[in-house]
Amino acid sequence: VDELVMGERPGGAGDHPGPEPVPPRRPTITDVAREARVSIKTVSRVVNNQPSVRAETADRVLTAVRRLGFRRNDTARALRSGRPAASVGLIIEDLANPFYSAIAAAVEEVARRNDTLLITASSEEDRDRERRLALELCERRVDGLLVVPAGDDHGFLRPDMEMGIQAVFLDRPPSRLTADTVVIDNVGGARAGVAHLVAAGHRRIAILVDRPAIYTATERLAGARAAIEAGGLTLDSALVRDGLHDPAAGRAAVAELLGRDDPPTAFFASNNRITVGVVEELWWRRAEADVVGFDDFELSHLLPRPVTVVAYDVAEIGRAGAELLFGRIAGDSGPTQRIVVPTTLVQRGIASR
Amino acid sequence: VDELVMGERPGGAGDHPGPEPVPPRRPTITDVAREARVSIKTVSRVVNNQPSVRAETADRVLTAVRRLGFRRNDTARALRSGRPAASVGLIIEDLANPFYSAIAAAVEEVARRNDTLLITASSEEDRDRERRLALELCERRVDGLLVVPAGDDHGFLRPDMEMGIQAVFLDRPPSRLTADTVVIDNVGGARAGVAHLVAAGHRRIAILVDRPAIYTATERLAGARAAIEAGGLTLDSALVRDGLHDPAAGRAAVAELLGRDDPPTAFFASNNRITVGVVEELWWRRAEADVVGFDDFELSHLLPRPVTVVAYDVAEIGRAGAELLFGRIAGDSGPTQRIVVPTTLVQRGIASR
DNA sequence: ATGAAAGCGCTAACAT
DNA sequence: ATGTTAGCGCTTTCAT
Repeated sequence: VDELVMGERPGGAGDHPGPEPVPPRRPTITDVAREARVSIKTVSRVVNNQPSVRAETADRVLTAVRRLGFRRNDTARALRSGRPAASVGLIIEDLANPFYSAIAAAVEEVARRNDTLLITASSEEDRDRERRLALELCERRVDGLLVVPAGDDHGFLRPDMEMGIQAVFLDRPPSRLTADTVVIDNVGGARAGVAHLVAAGHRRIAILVDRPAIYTATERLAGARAAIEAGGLTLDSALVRDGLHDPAAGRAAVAELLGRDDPPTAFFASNNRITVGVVEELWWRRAEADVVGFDDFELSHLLPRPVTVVAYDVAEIGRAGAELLFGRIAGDSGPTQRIVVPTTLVQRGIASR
Repeated sequence: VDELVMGERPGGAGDHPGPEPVPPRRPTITDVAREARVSIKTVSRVVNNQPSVRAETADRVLTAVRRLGFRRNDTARALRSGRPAASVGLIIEDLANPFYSAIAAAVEEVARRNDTLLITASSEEDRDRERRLALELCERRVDGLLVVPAGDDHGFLRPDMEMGIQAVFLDRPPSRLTADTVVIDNVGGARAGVAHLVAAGHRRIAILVDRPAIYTATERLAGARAAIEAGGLTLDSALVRDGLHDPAAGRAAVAELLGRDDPPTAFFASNNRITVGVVEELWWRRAEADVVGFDDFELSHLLPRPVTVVAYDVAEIGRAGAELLFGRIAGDSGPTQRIVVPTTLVQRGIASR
């Protein structure tokens, strides 16, 4: 008699409208096994496409699977098999920023080729969030972590890395921790950009950079300085502006610099936000000046004036980092790597057509 | 004597350099319990901040946790407790596309507020990939799914939805399935945009749209047609171009239309890629024409000519969708919802300063 | 305040 | 080709 109820579909329809909409329990392989009158192991075999099952039996199982709406529970599978379902975590500052989303897309592409799911999390430049997210991802037993550092101490990751969680850092090196890193050639790119201005005969070149706490800002400033000194000039600190974090700050800096007695004849903007501000202000004033900006960006070719940009393959940062990571996950235990993505100078702006 | 080895740190340093770099086994609560000389339950209590543990005992446990580098295994936790670690999946076409990354960022923001991790996956507009990804995410027992549909049959999700997995569709409605959806006001936005051109006195308005298979393209074409007819005009099918999927296609269409005997005096571009192509071609030819484009985009205010765009809050799509999803996850069983994000007309382009 | 035992859903190791 | 048993690491239930 007990047999009669055993085919009961968990949370199935056809019940009386109970007072509580019972959260439908997902069927397990045990349910399927009972329904198909086989052992759970056989169900496991069928569900995992293992060969040694007679077609007829497999059919019965598959039918039961469909009838019950069975879906293998990856959590249990991961627990038992020891290898957690493949996944890697990516911690960036802000997914809405095209720079980061390009990296994320590249990482995701590599992850997919490795049959791995990507968990994306934004740190919002908050070191505590970064830390919490990283640790949470470790608890979820991701196979690896890709992180664009926001904080200035990544030592907290050391225990997990010793336990086998791989981590690769993107765009900026980690602090107080040794790990694989992929960076852009910030110094070389800035140097080439400013050298371009020097070669064009400029003597008074304004250098506009972001907050000094930002790794790339400092590197790019160093590159700019190197180019100026290589050109036999000296860096006039009155022409250096830092702490510029958005287009408005870039605009203000340009306005202020052009108001000086001896204004600069060229501008080096150390990132695309500043570049946009510079272009806006110069256009507004119909002012003459050569502009070089670090970072290329969407529609830069439609800017209303010529601009030279220090371009590089953003996706390559994510791609190279992900390849590195999957290499490590696969067991590569070679020495720590540091990959430098090269830059090139490109002419942009609509007058350059 | 056996006691002496029990504190052994799994894979710990200080061993002889073994031939095989033994993959360091992560310590479990059992290891911690042994180390701290308590039961595993006590460790569990401490690790989960449950009150009823004497401070002194808790200290011992915490010390062991640190010494061993213990990190709670979320997989096992999820399995036993029945509630999988909170996570939702987002399936979009391409993370590198600013439209989708804006949605992703908004979703992630809401997810974070709900202490939920976001798994992002790109379908690449491939319906098979979309299906595989969705099912894989179901196996991972995500709490819910947000999907920007690529395929034209989402019936495959029905069993999982009956089993309690929530799904919300973004930007386009699902096919062969009833579920919450968030869309833009495509018809209304296109109508308003074209009405703007009609009101400006244009009689010959070119309508440039994407592939007809794309939901938004069809909707926007319908809106454009409605505006033209509302203006007492008739839609000249010779001025309608479809199948335009990138800027180059937009440029070609403009070139061709301007070469006609009776060229259009205004263009309605049904998405931002087409708008960019239109602007490029018009600039190139220094041609006069009014332009209205659906979708606003980064730096549109710097375009070298005036352009009116049909703007909307992209992030709102993700935000509203995610809120809907978390509402469902929390148990909201109200009727299926359809949220329509409104559009507005905005003047862009640098001449409009 | 602490612990012992059971078991989540699945797969591994070994039968048969 | 199919089944049985054990157990992954944790939380739950119920004792103590």
